[in-house]
Amino acid sequence: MFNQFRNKFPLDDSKWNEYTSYFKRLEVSAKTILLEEGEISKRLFIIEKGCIRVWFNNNGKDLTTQFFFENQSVASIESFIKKLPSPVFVETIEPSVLWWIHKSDVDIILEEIKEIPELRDHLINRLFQRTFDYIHHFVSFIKDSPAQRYLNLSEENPQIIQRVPQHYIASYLGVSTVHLSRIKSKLLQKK
Amino acid sequence: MFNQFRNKFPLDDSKWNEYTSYFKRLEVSAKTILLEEGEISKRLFIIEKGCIRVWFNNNGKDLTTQFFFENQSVASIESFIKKLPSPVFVETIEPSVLWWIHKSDVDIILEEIKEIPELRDHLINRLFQRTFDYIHHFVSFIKDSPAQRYLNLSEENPQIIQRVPQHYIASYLGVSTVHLSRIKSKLLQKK
DNA sequence: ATCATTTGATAACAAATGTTATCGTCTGTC
DNA sequence: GACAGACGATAACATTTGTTATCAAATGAT
Repeated sequence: MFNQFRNKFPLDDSKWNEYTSYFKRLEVSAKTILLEEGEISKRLFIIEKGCIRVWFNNNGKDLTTQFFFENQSVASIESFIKKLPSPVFVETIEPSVLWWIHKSDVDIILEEIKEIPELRDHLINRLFQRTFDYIHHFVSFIKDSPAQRYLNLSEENPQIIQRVPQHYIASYLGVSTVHLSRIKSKLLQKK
Repeated sequence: MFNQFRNKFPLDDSKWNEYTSYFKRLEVSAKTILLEEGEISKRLFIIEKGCIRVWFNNNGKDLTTQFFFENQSVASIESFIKKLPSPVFVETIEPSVLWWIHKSDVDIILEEIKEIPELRDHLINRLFQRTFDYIHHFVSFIKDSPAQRYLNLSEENPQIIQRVPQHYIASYLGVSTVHLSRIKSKLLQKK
Protein backbone atom coordinates (compact mmCIF):
# COMPACT_ATOMS: atom_id res chain seq x y z
CA MET A 1 0.00 0.00 0.00
CA PHE A 2 2.63 2.55 0.99
CA ASN A 3 5.37 1.57 -1.42
CA GLN A 4 3.83 3.65 -4.19
CA PHE A 5 4.54 6.76 -2.11
CA ARG A 6 8.04 5.76 -1.05
CA ASN A 7 9.91 7.93 -3.53
CA LYS A 8 7.94 11.04 -2.64
CA PHE A 9 9.42 11.20 0.82
CA PRO A 10 13.11 11.95 1.30
CA LEU A 11 13.43 9.81 4.43
CA ASP A 12 15.91 7.15 5.32
CA ASP A 13 14.60 3.59 5.47
CA SER A 14 14.42 3.39 9.22
CA LYS A 15 12.24 6.50 9.54
CA TRP A 16 10.14 5.35 6.63
CA ASN A 17 9.55 1.99 8.23
CA GLU A 18 8.78 3.58 11.56
CA TYR A 19 6.23 5.96 10.10
CA THR A 20 4.46 3.40 7.95
CA SER A 21 4.28 1.01 10.89
CA TYR A 22 1.98 3.50 12.65
CA PHE A 23 -0.79 2.65 10.19
CA LYS A 24 -3.35 -0.09 10.84
CA ARG A 25 -5.41 -1.82 8.19
CA LEU A 26 -9.21 -1.74 8.39
CA GLU A 27 -11.74 -3.48 6.17
CA VAL A 28 -15.34 -2.25 6.32
CA SER A 29 -18.64 -2.69 4.50
CA ALA A 30 -20.54 0.06 2.69
CA LYS A 31 -22.30 2.65 4.86
CA THR A 32 -19.94 2.21 7.77
CA ILE A 33 -19.72 5.33 9.90
CA LEU A 34 -16.06 6.05 10.65
CA LEU A 35 -16.69 9.21 12.63
CA GLU A 36 -19.86 10.40 14.33
CA GLU A 37 -21.02 13.98 14.44
CA GLY A 38 -19.98 15.47 17.78
CA GLU A 39 -17.10 13.06 18.20
CA ILE A 40 -13.54 14.38 18.28
CA SER A 41 -11.66 13.07 15.26
CA LYS A 42 -8.60 11.09 16.31
CA ARG A 43 -8.01 8.98 13.22
CA LEU A 44 -6.76 9.96 9.79
CA PHE A 45 -7.74 7.48 7.08
CA ILE A 46 -6.08 6.63 3.81
CA ILE A 47 -8.19 4.80 1.27
CA GLU A 48 -6.64 1.75 -0.34
CA LYS A 49 -9.91 0.71 -2.00
CA GLY A 50 -13.40 2.17 -1.86
CA CYS A 51 -14.89 5.59 -1.31
CA ILE A 52 -16.02 7.82 1.51
CA ARG A 53 -18.27 10.82 1.95
CA VAL A 54 -18.35 13.56 4.55
CA TRP A 55 -21.81 14.80 5.44
CA PHE A 56 -23.93 16.45 8.11
CA ASN A 57 -27.57 16.53 9.11
CA ASN A 58 -29.36 19.80 8.46
CA ASN A 59 -32.98 19.85 9.64
CA GLY A 60 -33.48 16.18 8.88
CA LYS A 61 -31.81 16.25 5.48
CA ASP A 62 -28.35 14.91 5.01
CA LEU A 63 -26.03 17.17 3.08
CA THR A 64 -22.80 15.82 1.60
CA THR A 65 -19.82 18.17 1.46
CA GLN A 66 -16.95 15.99 0.25
CA PHE A 67 -16.09 12.76 -1.52
CA PHE A 68 -12.87 10.76 -1.28
CA PHE A 69 -11.44 7.89 -3.31
CA GLU A 70 -8.41 5.62 -3.53
CA ASN A 71 -5.11 7.03 -2.20
CA GLN A 72 -6.70 10.10 -0.67
CA SER A 73 -6.50 10.88 3.03
CA VAL A 74 -9.69 11.61 4.92
CA ALA A 75 -10.61 13.14 8.25
CA SER A 76 -13.00 15.67 9.67
CA ILE A 77 -10.13 18.04 9.13
CA GLU A 78 -11.06 20.88 11.46
CA SER A 79 -11.94 18.45 14.25
CA PHE A 80 -8.75 16.47 13.69
CA ILE A 81 -6.48 19.51 13.81
CA LYS A 82 -8.18 21.59 16.47
CA LYS A 83 -9.47 18.72 18.64
CA LEU A 84 -13.02 20.05 18.42
CA PRO A 85 -16.24 18.01 18.18
CA SER A 86 -16.76 17.13 14.53
CA PRO A 87 -19.64 18.93 12.82
CA VAL A 88 -19.80 16.10 10.27
CA PHE A 89 -20.09 12.36 9.80
CA VAL A 90 -17.47 10.40 7.90
CA GLU A 91 -19.00 7.36 6.19
CA THR A 92 -18.04 4.80 3.59
CA ILE A 93 -20.07 4.65 0.40
CA GLU A 94 -18.61 1.40 -0.96
CA PRO A 95 -17.10 -1.57 0.88
CA SER A 96 -13.64 -0.23 1.60
CA VAL A 97 -10.10 -1.13 2.60
CA LEU A 98 -8.60 1.61 4.74
CA TRP A 99 -5.41 2.37 6.62
CA TRP A 100 -5.62 4.64 9.63
CA ILE A 101 -3.21 6.41 11.90
CA HIS A 102 -3.82 7.94 15.31
CA LYS A 103 -3.62 11.72 15.72
CA SER A 104 -0.87 11.40 18.32
CA ASP A 105 1.30 9.53 15.80
CA VAL A 106 0.57 12.11 13.13
CA ASP A 107 1.69 14.82 15.53
CA ILE A 108 4.96 12.98 16.13
CA ILE A 109 5.62 12.66 12.41
CA LEU A 110 4.69 16.26 11.69
CA GLU A 111 6.94 17.55 14.42
CA GLU A 112 9.85 15.59 13.03
CA ILE A 113 9.45 16.33 9.35
CA LYS A 114 9.07 20.06 9.95
CA GLU A 115 12.86 20.05 10.14
CA ILE A 116 13.17 18.68 6.62
CA PRO A 117 12.77 21.73 4.35
CA GLU A 118 11.81 19.74 1.29
CA LEU A 119 8.99 17.93 3.04
CA ARG A 120 7.89 20.99 4.95
CA ASP A 121 7.54 23.05 1.78
CA HIS A 122 5.75 20.19 0.10
CA LEU A 123 3.18 20.10 2.91
CA ILE A 124 2.72 23.85 2.87
CA ASN A 125 2.14 23.77 -0.87
CA ARG A 126 -0.47 21.06 -0.42
CA LEU A 127 -2.16 23.21 2.17
CA PHE A 128 -2.21 26.17 -0.21
CA GLN A 129 -3.52 24.02 -3.01
CA ARG A 130 -6.33 22.74 -0.81
CA THR A 131 -7.27 26.32 0.02
CA PHE A 132 -7.28 27.21 -3.67
CA ASP A 133 -9.52 24.23 -4.40
CA TYR A 134 -12.07 25.38 -1.85
CA ILE A 135 -11.98 28.88 -3.34
CA HIS A 136 -12.67 27.45 -6.79
CA HIS A 137 -15.53 25.39 -5.42
CA PHE A 138 -17.09 28.34 -3.64
CA VAL A 139 -16.67 30.61 -6.67
CA SER A 140 -18.53 28.10 -8.82
CA PHE A 141 -21.57 28.63 -6.59
CA ILE A 142 -21.74 32.32 -7.46
CA LYS A 143 -20.60 31.90 -11.04
CA ASP A 144 -22.28 28.79 -12.41
CA SER A 145 -25.79 27.40 -12.65
CA PRO A 146 -26.44 24.00 -11.06
CA ALA A 147 -26.39 22.44 -14.53
CA GLN A 148 -22.98 23.97 -15.19
CA ARG A 149 -21.71 22.77 -11.81
CA TYR A 150 -22.81 19.26 -12.77
CA LEU A 151 -20.92 19.52 -16.05
CA ASN A 152 -17.83 20.81 -14.26
CA LEU A 153 -17.99 17.88 -11.89
CA SER A 154 -18.29 15.43 -14.79
CA GLU A 155 -15.07 16.80 -16.22
CA GLU A 156 -13.06 17.46 -13.10
CA ASN A 157 -14.11 14.48 -11.05
CA PRO A 158 -15.92 11.90 -13.17
CA GLN A 159 -15.38 9.28 -10.46
CA ILE A 160 -18.00 11.07 -8.38
CA ILE A 161 -20.59 10.82 -11.14
CA GLN A 162 -19.75 7.18 -11.80
CA ARG A 163 -19.43 5.75 -8.32
CA VAL A 164 -21.56 7.88 -6.00
CA PRO A 165 -25.37 7.51 -5.61
CA GLN A 166 -27.05 10.48 -7.21
CA HIS A 167 -28.85 11.79 -4.15
CA TYR A 168 -25.50 12.32 -2.43
CA ILE A 169 -24.26 14.29 -5.43
CA ALA A 170 -27.38 16.48 -5.41
CA SER A 171 -26.67 18.02 -2.02
CA TYR A 172 -23.00 18.39 -2.91
CA LEU A 173 -24.07 20.52 -5.88
CA GLY A 174 -26.60 22.41 -3.76
CA VAL A 175 -29.76 21.17 -5.49
CA SER A 176 -32.63 18.81 -4.69
CA THR A 177 -32.54 15.22 -5.92
CA VAL A 178 -35.47 15.90 -8.18
CA HIS A 179 -33.77 18.84 -9.79
CA LEU A 180 -30.54 16.96 -10.37
CA SER A 181 -32.54 14.29 -12.13
CA ARG A 182 -34.10 17.01 -14.31
CA ILE A 183 -30.67 18.46 -15.10
CA LYS A 184 -29.44 15.07 -16.26
CA SER A 185 -32.43 14.42 -18.49
CA LYS A 186 -32.18 17.88 -20.08
CA LEU A 187 -28.49 17.33 -20.81
CA LEU A 188 -29.33 13.98 -22.42
CA GLN A 189 -31.93 15.62 -24.70
CA LYS A 190 -29.35 18.06 -26.03
CA LYS A 191 -26.91 15.37 -27.11
CA MET B 1 1.09 51.60 11.12
CA PHE B 2 3.23 48.57 11.94
CA ASN B 3 3.84 49.23 15.62
CA GLN B 4 0.53 47.64 16.56
CA PHE B 5 1.84 44.31 15.25
CA ARG B 6 5.29 44.62 16.82
CA ASN B 7 4.62 42.35 19.78
CA LYS B 8 3.19 39.57 17.60
CA PHE B 9 6.53 38.90 15.97
CA PRO B 10 9.39 37.50 18.00
CA LEU B 11 12.08 39.31 16.01
CA ASP B 12 14.98 41.44 17.13
CA ASP B 13 14.74 45.14 16.38
CA SER B 14 17.14 45.12 13.48
CA LYS B 15 15.19 42.42 11.62
CA TRP B 16 11.92 44.13 12.48
CA ASN B 17 13.14 47.43 11.10
CA GLU B 18 14.49 45.76 7.99
CA TYR B 19 11.23 43.97 7.27
CA THR B 20 8.96 46.95 7.87
CA SER B 21 11.21 49.13 5.69
CA TYR B 22 10.23 46.96 2.72
CA PHE B 23 6.74 48.45 2.79
CA LYS B 24 5.76 51.53 0.81
CA ARG B 25 2.81 53.78 1.57
CA LEU B 26 0.14 54.36 -1.07
CA GLU B 27 -2.88 56.64 -0.94
CA VAL B 28 -5.63 56.05 -3.51
CA SER B 29 -9.17 57.18 -4.27
CA ALA B 30 -12.23 54.95 -4.32
CA LYS B 31 -12.56 52.57 -7.28
CA THR B 32 -8.85 52.40 -7.92
CA ILE B 33 -7.83 49.17 -9.58
CA LEU B 34 -4.79 47.75 -7.79
CA LEU B 35 -4.50 44.62 -9.90
CA GLU B 36 -5.92 43.91 -13.35
CA GLU B 37 -7.34 40.60 -14.44
CA GLY B 38 -4.64 38.74 -16.38
CA GLU B 39 -1.80 40.58 -14.64
CA ILE B 40 0.61 38.64 -12.45
CA SER B 41 0.24 39.79 -8.86
CA LYS B 42 3.54 41.12 -7.51
CA ARG B 43 2.30 43.29 -4.65
CA LEU B 44 0.80 42.34 -1.32
CA PHE B 45 -1.26 45.13 0.25
CA ILE B 46 -2.03 45.87 3.85
CA ILE B 47 -4.93 48.22 4.51
CA GLU B 48 -4.31 51.06 6.94
CA LYS B 49 -7.62 52.74 6.10
CA GLY B 50 -10.35 51.90 3.62
CA CYS B 51 -11.69 48.76 1.99
CA ILE B 52 -11.06 46.58 -1.02
CA ARG B 53 -12.95 44.02 -3.02
CA VAL B 54 -11.78 41.17 -5.23
CA TRP B 55 -13.97 40.52 -8.25
CA PHE B 56 -14.05 39.11 -11.76
CA ASN B 57 -16.07 39.61 -14.90
CA ASN B 58 -18.39 36.76 -15.81
CA ASN B 59 -20.29 37.29 -19.07
CA GLY B 60 -20.51 41.02 -18.57
CA LYS B 61 -21.51 40.88 -14.93
CA ASP B 62 -19.05 41.60 -12.22
CA LEU B 63 -19.01 39.11 -9.40
CA THR B 64 -17.38 39.94 -6.07
CA THR B 65 -15.70 37.12 -4.19
CA GLN B 66 -14.00 38.81 -1.24
CA PHE B 67 -13.96 41.96 0.88
CA PHE B 68 -11.08 43.32 2.95
CA PHE B 69 -10.87 46.03 5.61
CA GLU B 70 -8.38 47.75 7.90
CA ASN B 71 -5.33 45.70 8.97
CA GLN B 72 -6.04 42.88 6.57
CA SER B 73 -3.61 41.83 3.86
CA VAL B 74 -4.83 41.54 0.29
CA ALA B 75 -3.60 39.99 -2.92
CA SER B 76 -4.87 37.83 -5.70
CA ILE B 77 -3.53 35.05 -3.58
CA GLU B 78 -3.18 32.25 -6.12
CA SER B 79 -1.56 34.62 -8.64
CA PHE B 80 0.75 36.04 -5.99
CA ILE B 81 1.95 32.66 -4.80
CA LYS B 82 2.09 30.73 -8.06
CA LYS B 83 3.06 33.64 -10.33
CA LEU B 84 0.10 32.97 -12.60
CA PRO B 85 -2.07 35.56 -14.39
CA SER B 86 -4.69 36.74 -11.94
CA PRO B 87 -8.26 35.60 -12.65
CA VAL B 88 -9.54 38.58 -10.65
CA PHE B 89 -9.42 42.32 -10.24
CA VAL B 90 -8.38 43.91 -6.94
CA GLU B 91 -10.09 47.27 -6.46
CA THR B 92 -10.64 49.79 -3.69
CA ILE B 93 -14.20 50.51 -2.61
CA GLU B 94 -13.44 53.51 -0.40
CA PRO B 95 -10.61 56.04 -0.60
CA SER B 96 -7.83 54.09 1.03
CA VAL B 97 -4.44 54.28 2.66
CA LEU B 98 -2.41 51.19 1.84
CA TRP B 99 1.03 49.76 2.45
CA TRP B 100 2.45 47.38 -0.08
CA ILE B 101 5.42 45.06 -0.34
CA HIS B 102 6.95 43.45 -3.39
CA LYS B 103 6.71 39.68 -3.81
CA SER B 104 10.50 39.33 -3.93
CA ASP B 105 10.74 40.95 -0.49
CA VAL B 106 7.99 38.71 0.86
CA ASP B 107 9.92 35.71 -0.39
CA ILE B 108 13.02 36.89 1.44
CA ILE B 109 11.11 37.34 4.68
CA LEU B 110 9.30 34.02 4.38
CA GLU B 111 12.51 32.17 3.72
CA GLU B 112 14.09 33.67 6.81
CA ILE B 113 11.23 33.27 9.27
CA LYS B 114 10.69 29.65 8.32
CA GLU B 115 13.55 28.95 10.68
CA ILE B 116 11.70 30.50 13.61
CA PRO B 117 9.37 27.75 14.87
CA GLU B 118 7.00 30.09 16.66
CA LEU B 119 6.42 32.25 13.59
CA ARG B 120 6.35 29.32 11.26
CA ASP B 121 3.63 27.56 13.24
CA HIS B 122 1.70 30.78 13.51
CA LEU B 123 1.70 31.14 9.73
CA ILE B 124 0.68 27.54 9.19
CA ASN B 125 -2.19 27.98 11.61
CA ARG B 126 -3.34 31.07 9.74
CA LEU B 127 -3.24 29.07 6.54
CA PHE B 128 -5.36 26.33 8.08
CA GLN B 129 -7.78 28.87 9.46
CA ARG B 130 -8.18 30.47 6.05
CA THR B 131 -8.93 27.06 4.58
CA PHE B 132 -11.53 26.43 7.28
CA ASP B 133 -13.12 29.80 6.54
CA TYR B 134 -13.51 28.93 2.88
CA ILE B 135 -15.04 25.58 3.82
CA HIS B 136 -17.58 27.34 6.06
CA HIS B 137 -18.40 29.75 3.28
CA PHE B 138 -18.89 27.01 0.74
CA VAL B 139 -20.97 24.91 3.14
CA SER B 140 -23.31 27.84 3.70
CA PHE B 141 -24.17 27.70 0.00
CA ILE B 142 -25.52 24.18 0.27
CA LYS B 143 -26.96 24.61 3.76
CA ASP B 144 -28.54 28.06 3.89
CA SER B 145 -31.02 30.07 1.87
CA PRO B 146 -29.83 33.41 0.49
CA ALA B 147 -31.79 35.17 3.25
CA GLN B 148 -29.98 33.10 5.87
CA ARG B 149 -26.64 33.82 4.23
CA TYR B 150 -27.42 37.52 4.49
CA LEU B 151 -28.24 37.14 8.18
CA ASN B 152 -25.03 35.19 8.76
CA LEU B 153 -23.07 37.95 7.09
CA SER B 154 -24.76 40.59 9.25
CA GLU B 155 -23.57 38.77 12.34
CA GLU B 156 -20.16 37.54 11.25
CA ASN B 157 -19.07 40.53 9.24
CA PRO B 158 -21.32 43.54 9.83
CA GLN B 159 -18.69 45.82 8.32
CA ILE B 160 -19.56 44.41 4.92
CA ILE B 161 -23.22 45.30 5.31
CA GLN B 162 -22.41 48.75 6.61
CA ARG B 163 -19.63 49.86 4.30
CA VAL B 164 -20.04 48.00 1.02
CA PRO B 165 -22.52 49.00 -1.72
CA GLN B 166 -25.33 46.50 -1.82
CA HIS B 167 -24.87 45.34 -5.39
CA TYR B 168 -21.39 44.09 -4.55
CA ILE B 169 -22.80 42.14 -1.62
CA ALA B 170 -25.45 40.57 -3.84
CA SER B 171 -22.99 38.71 -6.03
CA TYR B 172 -20.93 37.73 -2.98
CA LEU B 173 -24.06 36.04 -1.61
CA GLY B 174 -24.87 34.49 -4.98
CA VAL B 175 -28.11 36.39 -5.68
CA SER B 176 -29.24 39.18 -7.98
CA THR B 177 -29.32 42.77 -6.74
CA VAL B 178 -33.09 42.79 -7.02
CA HIS B 179 -33.42 39.71 -4.90
CA LEU B 180 -31.10 40.99 -2.21
CA SER B 181 -33.25 44.09 -2.01
CA ARG B 182 -36.32 41.84 -1.60
CA ILE B 183 -34.58 39.86 1.14
CA LYS B 184 -33.84 43.02 3.07
CA SER B 185 -37.39 44.34 2.83
CA LYS B 186 -38.85 41.00 3.93
CA LEU B 187 -36.54 40.93 6.94
CA LEU B 188 -37.64 44.45 7.86
CA GLN B 189 -41.31 43.45 7.72
CA LYS B 190 -40.73 40.65 10.22
CA LYS B 191 -39.17 42.93 12.82
C1' DA C 1 -26.52 75.05 -7.80
C1' DT C 2 -26.69 71.80 -11.67
C1' DC C 3 -26.02 67.73 -13.89
C1' DA C 4 -24.61 63.00 -14.54
C1' DT C 5 -23.70 58.84 -12.21
C1' DT C 6 -24.34 55.58 -8.74
C1' DT C 7 -27.17 53.20 -5.78
C1' DG C 8 -31.23 50.95 -4.28
C1' DA C 9 -36.36 50.03 -4.12
C1' DT C 10 -40.24 48.13 -6.46
C1' DA C 11 -43.43 46.00 -9.90
C1' DA C 12 -44.54 42.63 -13.43
C1' DC C 13 -43.42 38.82 -15.56
C1' DA C 14 -40.41 34.71 -16.78
C1' DA C 15 -37.53 31.04 -15.50
C1' DA C 16 -35.48 28.08 -12.24
C1' DT C 17 -35.85 25.24 -8.41
C1' DG C 18 -38.16 22.93 -4.45
C1' DT C 19 -41.85 19.81 -2.65
C1' DT C 20 -44.73 16.03 -2.58
C1' DA C 21 -46.30 12.05 -4.54
C1' DT C 22 -46.15 8.00 -7.48
C1' DC C 23 -43.99 4.50 -9.98
C1' DG C 24 -40.46 1.26 -11.69
C1' DT C 25 -36.05 -0.88 -11.22
C1' DC C 26 -32.47 -2.77 -8.85
C1' DT C 27 -30.11 -4.93 -4.95
C1' DG C 28 -29.33 -7.50 -1.02
C1' DT C 29 -31.33 -10.64 2.44
C1' DC C 30 -33.84 -14.41 4.02
C1' DG D 1 -38.22 -16.73 -5.38
C1' DA D 2 -40.26 -13.24 -2.19
C1' DC D 3 -39.71 -9.25 0.10
C1' DA D 4 -38.06 -4.79 1.86
C1' DG D 5 -35.39 -1.01 1.13
C1' DA D 6 -32.55 1.96 -1.76
C1' DC D 7 -32.36 4.47 -5.80
C1' DG D 8 -33.83 7.29 -9.52
C1' DA D 9 -37.28 9.14 -13.03
C1' DT D 10 -41.27 11.84 -13.68
C1' DA D 11 -45.49 14.75 -13.02
C1' DA D 12 -48.03 18.49 -10.83
C1' DC D 13 -47.89 22.19 -8.28
C1' DA D 14 -45.79 25.81 -5.10
C1' DT D 15 -42.15 28.79 -4.12
C1' DT D 16 -38.03 31.11 -4.98
C1' DT D 17 -35.21 33.69 -7.76
C1' DG D 18 -33.87 36.13 -12.06
C1' DT D 19 -34.85 39.71 -15.64
C1' DT D 20 -36.24 43.93 -17.34
C1' DA D 21 -37.96 48.26 -16.64
C1' DT D 22 -38.97 52.39 -14.02
C1' DC D 23 -38.45 55.61 -10.42
C1' DA D 24 -36.34 58.06 -6.47
C1' DA D 25 -32.68 59.28 -3.55
C1' DA D 26 -27.93 59.99 -2.71
C1' DT D 27 -23.44 61.21 -4.32
C1' DG D 28 -19.75 63.35 -6.87
C1' DA D 29 -17.89 66.52 -10.24
C1' DT D 30 -17.98 70.94 -12.40
